[in-house]
Amino acid sequence: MQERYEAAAVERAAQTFWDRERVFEAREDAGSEAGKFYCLSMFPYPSGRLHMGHVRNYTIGDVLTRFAKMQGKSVLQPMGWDAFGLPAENAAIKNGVPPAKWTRDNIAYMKAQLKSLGFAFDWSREIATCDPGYYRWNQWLFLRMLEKGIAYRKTGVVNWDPVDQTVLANEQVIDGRGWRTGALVEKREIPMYYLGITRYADELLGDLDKLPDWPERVKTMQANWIGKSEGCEISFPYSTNTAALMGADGVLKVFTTRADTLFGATYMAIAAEHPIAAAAGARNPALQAFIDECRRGSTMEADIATQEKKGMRTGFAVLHPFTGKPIEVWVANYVLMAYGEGAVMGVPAHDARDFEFAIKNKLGIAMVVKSKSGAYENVVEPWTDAYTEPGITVNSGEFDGLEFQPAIDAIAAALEKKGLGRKRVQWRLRDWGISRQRYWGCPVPLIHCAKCGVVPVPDDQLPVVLPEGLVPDGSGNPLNKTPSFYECKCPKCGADARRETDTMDTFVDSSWYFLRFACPDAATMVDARANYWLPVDQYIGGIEHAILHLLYSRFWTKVMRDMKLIDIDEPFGNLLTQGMVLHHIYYREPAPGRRDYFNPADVEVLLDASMQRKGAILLTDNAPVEWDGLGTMSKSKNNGVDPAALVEQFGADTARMFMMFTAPPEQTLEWSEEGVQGSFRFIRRLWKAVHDQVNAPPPADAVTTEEFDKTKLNAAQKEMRRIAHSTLAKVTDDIGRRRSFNTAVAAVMELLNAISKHDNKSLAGRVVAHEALEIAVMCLSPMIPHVTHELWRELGHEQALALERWWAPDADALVQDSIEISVQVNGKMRARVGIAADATQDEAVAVALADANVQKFVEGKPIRKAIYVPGKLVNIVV
RNA sequence: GCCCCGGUGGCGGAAUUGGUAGACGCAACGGACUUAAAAUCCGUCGGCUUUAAAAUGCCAUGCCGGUUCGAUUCCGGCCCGGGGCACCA
Repeated sequence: MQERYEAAAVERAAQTFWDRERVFEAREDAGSEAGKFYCLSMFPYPSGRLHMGHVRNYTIGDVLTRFAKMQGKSVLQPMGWDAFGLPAENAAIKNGVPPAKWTRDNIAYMKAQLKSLGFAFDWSREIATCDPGYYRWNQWLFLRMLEKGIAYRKTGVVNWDPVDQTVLANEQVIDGRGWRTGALVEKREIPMYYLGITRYADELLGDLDKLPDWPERVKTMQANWIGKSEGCEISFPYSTNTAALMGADGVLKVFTTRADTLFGATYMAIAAEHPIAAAAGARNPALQAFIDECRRGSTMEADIATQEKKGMRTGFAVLHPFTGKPIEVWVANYVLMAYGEGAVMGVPAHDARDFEFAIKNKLGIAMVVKSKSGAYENVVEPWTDAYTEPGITVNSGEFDGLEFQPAIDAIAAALEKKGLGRKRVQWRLRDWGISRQRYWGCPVPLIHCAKCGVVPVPDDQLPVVLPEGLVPDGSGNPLNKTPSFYECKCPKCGADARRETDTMDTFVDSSWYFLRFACPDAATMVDARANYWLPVDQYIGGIEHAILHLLYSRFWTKVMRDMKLIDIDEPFGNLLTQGMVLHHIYYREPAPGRRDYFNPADVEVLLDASMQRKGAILLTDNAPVEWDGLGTMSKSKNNGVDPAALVEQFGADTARMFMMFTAPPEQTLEWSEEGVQGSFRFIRRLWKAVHDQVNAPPPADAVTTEEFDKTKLNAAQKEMRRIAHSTLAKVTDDIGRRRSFNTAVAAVMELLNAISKHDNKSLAGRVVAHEALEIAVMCLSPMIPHVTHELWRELGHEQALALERWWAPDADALVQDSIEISVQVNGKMRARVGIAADATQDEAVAVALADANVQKFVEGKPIRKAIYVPGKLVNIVV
């Protein structure tokens, strides 16, 4: 065996073997006793190069996949490309290369990078969402949704860049201007296609309880996003003059969770888009100007939240449902058309927003809830704050003196009797608008005919193929300038018609790719293999997808279930959200407002006497640089580490080892050059340990292998076996159940430390060491598969390690005759004593009391109680 | 404002069901080997007290309190850091 560890050669050989033997091609093996294991890492956007976040993500998945395979499971770990999206168009605008070419070149490069890291992907199932064979099923299912009314067309409000003639996502609007053009963004109402995710709101919320292996954090985020509110819908009849204009039997509907404050309503507030606002604006130019101003504002919710509250009278009024008193209707910029009824009752005394609005506009404030302690019972003007806690109703006519919930119940019942209201649930979740005025995406399969209207493309004409040679120039969607794409015949009447040029949100592509991986060559959208592999047993990805992607996928799955295409309710069983990869950020400010960032590899950190960071210098000129803390690796902060360079310098195994050992998978991981070195050093030590074992001179004693009897080991050899097998037990549990890879690696490090101290000059010692090394190599194989592949062979195995069955610990090796336990006196540690493993409480206590140091603390005091935790400790209470 | 997560040596982290706090690694320091360096190997490594050296003892898991024979772990109240949602009526 070669003495030197050479990563490149070892890794090439192992990867060649896995490829040639098709070790990781998935097979639907319904008879497999251990069952199936579908391990999925979120597929990447092909941006150009892999970054460390990818490496971390895919290493976690790979460890679990390789482990499951060795447990005898039928394993599927696929990989593909989330290949549609904006960066390809931006690259096209910059470089003049069609997005298709740019994307496919990136895929080729990144695939080679993934292969160099030795991930056990089944490449025969590779998918790119920009392939017509994939996205035709987006189109097919969209048409099915359209038939069922789950997909529909509606005119909605969007951010519109008037220069680029395109819709912008909220993230692309910076200070009210288009990020590329700098033009003032308009709110525009254009027709869009929506998917009715709100129909599934109840189930999407309720089924979160069926996901015990999802992080609580993610479930809470989804629940908040879905946002269930139980409240009342209340109708305020129009006053006489309003009815004259708006219709005789009209009412203004509001939604409220605080029906108990109904008698405190002193004004009504409606959104700028509300029909009453339109009617009022038509009669009042000043009001119309205000409405226009509101509508022009940002659609970003965070901006809306910090906006100053503004409003104007409409001149209309409505009547209180119980008192019949007229209440003025205002247009207010803080009311959202899309939530509830687009109108609220203003109760300044008991709502902070209404309070601010009322003070500003000098509206009345009527207290109708007092605190139980009476603190607010006798409020005297001037008002300083709203009282928003639940309390007891006052000044509310027949409903006085009721607590929060009874008050709501009584008022809702009375309203229902009058036909002016009812209890109902309101959701925060909105339907999912999927239209994008973009080129590089899946075409919406519809045709606009002057006679027939919007006509679906017939199934036998799918897919509607996106032309791949176009180069966007930044001004609008190039499909609109491509007659060969948009000119078509109406499928219904045969007349000249125009093809829809909008494409679908790329989140559609990723909402079902996990199903297609089960049957990438199916002639239908999915086939029976989907029901074999799904649900995904382990899904791994970044927390940034906690809401959108994971919610859309859950929705899409339920839609496909209702269409009887699949059997499952939920797509992902266990979810692991891996932490980000961070590195130090260094910069200089050569001029105010300008920052030059320096890569941490070129910076040396200076420490003071107590090891605290006191500064840093740039290695090239020895002059100081500023430290800006830790941040995610990014180009703009110049703090990235290139995976390709890392693999070249140290090998894939070192990169994987560092990722797995340095931090638990869910936490952020701080990059450290020294840590990488440490991982490399450990692999080299492991290599040397196996080398020394395999190349050692023959044992000193005369016993042959045949005569060796493992029941006749000396104490040190027994202890070596115990350590080896308990390490195996711990690693099995750490990977399989706890997903605690860092402690699994640490346990093997301890094992290797023990092996290096172990005396292997005798045959028995040699055999025990050999077995311990086999265990160390097997335990590390999911994390560092290349080097362990080679070492397993060197340890004398013909079968490749990836094809071996994971060992079960030898129960005999774990048995101990005597154990060490801790002795406490009054809960304080006083001694460690050895006792027989099967000692009774009395025996254990007797041994404990015999200890001199224990005696010192017990001496002369009566023993009140003795507690014995078998195998762990004795606590003597005096 | 609401919700969630976290706070342990110089650093990353460990302690799995309430039972030895600091595993394992990094950095640092001392030593061996070497002409030298790198690499490697051996040793020390939370603070304080005592000591020739040790043993022993005391303190210590953000702060304050509680439950318990025993609390990093459970409960209550605070402080700090990070994240999510946010005129959601």
